[in-house]
Amino acid sequence: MDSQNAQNLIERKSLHEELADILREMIVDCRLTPGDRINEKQLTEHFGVSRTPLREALKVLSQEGLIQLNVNRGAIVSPVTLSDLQEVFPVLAALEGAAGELASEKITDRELQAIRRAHALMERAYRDGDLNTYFKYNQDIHARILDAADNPTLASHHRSLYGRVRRARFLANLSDERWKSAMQEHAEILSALEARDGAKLSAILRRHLAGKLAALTVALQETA
Amino acid sequence: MDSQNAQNLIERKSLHEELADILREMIVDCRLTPGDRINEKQLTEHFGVSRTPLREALKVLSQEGLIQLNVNRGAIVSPVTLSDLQEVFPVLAALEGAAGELASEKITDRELQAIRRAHALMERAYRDGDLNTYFKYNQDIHARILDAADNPTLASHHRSLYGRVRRARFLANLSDERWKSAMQEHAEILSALEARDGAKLSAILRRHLAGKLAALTVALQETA
DNA sequence: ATTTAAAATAATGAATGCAATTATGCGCCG
DNA sequence: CGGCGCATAATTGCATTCATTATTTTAAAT
Repeated sequence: MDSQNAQNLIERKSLHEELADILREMIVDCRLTPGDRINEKQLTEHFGVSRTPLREALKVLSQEGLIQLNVNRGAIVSPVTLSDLQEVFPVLAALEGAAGELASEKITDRELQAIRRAHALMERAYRDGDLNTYFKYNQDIHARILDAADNPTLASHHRSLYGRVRRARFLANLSDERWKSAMQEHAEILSALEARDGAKLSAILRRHLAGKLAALTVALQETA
Repeated sequence: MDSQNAQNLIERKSLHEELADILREMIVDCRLTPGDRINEKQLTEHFGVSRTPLREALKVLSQEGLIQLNVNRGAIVSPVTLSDLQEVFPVLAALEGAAGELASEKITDRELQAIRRAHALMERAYRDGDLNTYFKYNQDIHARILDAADNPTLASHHRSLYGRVRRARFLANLSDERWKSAMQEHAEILSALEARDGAKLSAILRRHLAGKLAALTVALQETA
């Protein structure tokens, strides 16, 4: 497209970026358990790199809130506590709300069509009771709205926060009730988007996330 | 209070944190000019440290959007362009809006009183035409609202974004007209806060920031 | 047997060194 | 005079080494 993007296409990543990418995925997928200590030597041996780029990557992840650094005492994978979620969700909701408003202004028919498709596939997954597929398309829709908002800063902050809460899905089950209302909300999301009604979409998205948090809160308190 | 906080009180910072703090301030105060290249050797000599912690600090600042890293080509201080501001302000507005809602729920009378005082001092600075003092208390009020929201994640993301746009104040003058409406908006902010009306406060804050961006846009287009 | 002190071990923080990439200067040719 | 190629210098990326702090182990003493 433009020259800036053309440069970006040549994906030259430094080692610490690659390490941050890999570790980020490991953390978000809970392959590194929340609360676990991070041993630098162990990781350097696992990845076959020296400590320097690894430590640089850890600084990045710490900045994203995925790990916690303690001077002279190493790092731990950030725990996913209820109070953590209650802290992050309002911020995430504000960002998604903003994304909704921006997306309403900017979204193209093509992008909208892609969301419609994802929505249909998500509905099918819901009917089939296929939670993983549901999750996949659910996330896909939110990602596409964010993408339509066309604001890299917004996207980057969202990604950082979302990484912190995504892990919660390993902690608690989705109740049938919540799943049902989430689907209802998604129908509203789609219709607001089709109407290009930014204020409405923003409100729905914020409510959607508030509902998600409420459900998580209940589920977590039950397990505990 | 608890052991975790007790540890935090002993502010043990690693070198890279201190460097990040210093550099952040230098950038936000425009003592490092936007667009300028960052020479590692130069900085290490200036601070009397080795490149390792400096480079770690640069990773942090890059993550905050204050500098831009280019593989094998070093870093530059992020430029403050109009399109940059237009990208950041909507996100900032969303965060301040969220802060307003949370603050409305949680703010104590004591905190509110402090904001009233800052507001009064800001009004006086406005009447005196003292832009610097105005700026100081203006920033103070927004910081106090954020503080009242009592959400570290929100605060940290806000700080990161605000650092990016604060520098714009060196770029364009505040028009009398804009200054006047900003004061009007601040009156509304205070009254919404006193009424603990979260939705209203949120809306005003978002409008406030939109107005700020609009004024900046005009001012920058005039200078250019 | 439990607690404490000290030594040994491990882990992190920061400095230095080396290799690879990029920027710069200069002569040369068109 | 301006563009191109090459050599050199400068700069960055990463590995290694040294220093400091934390943790564990061990042994002694109450």
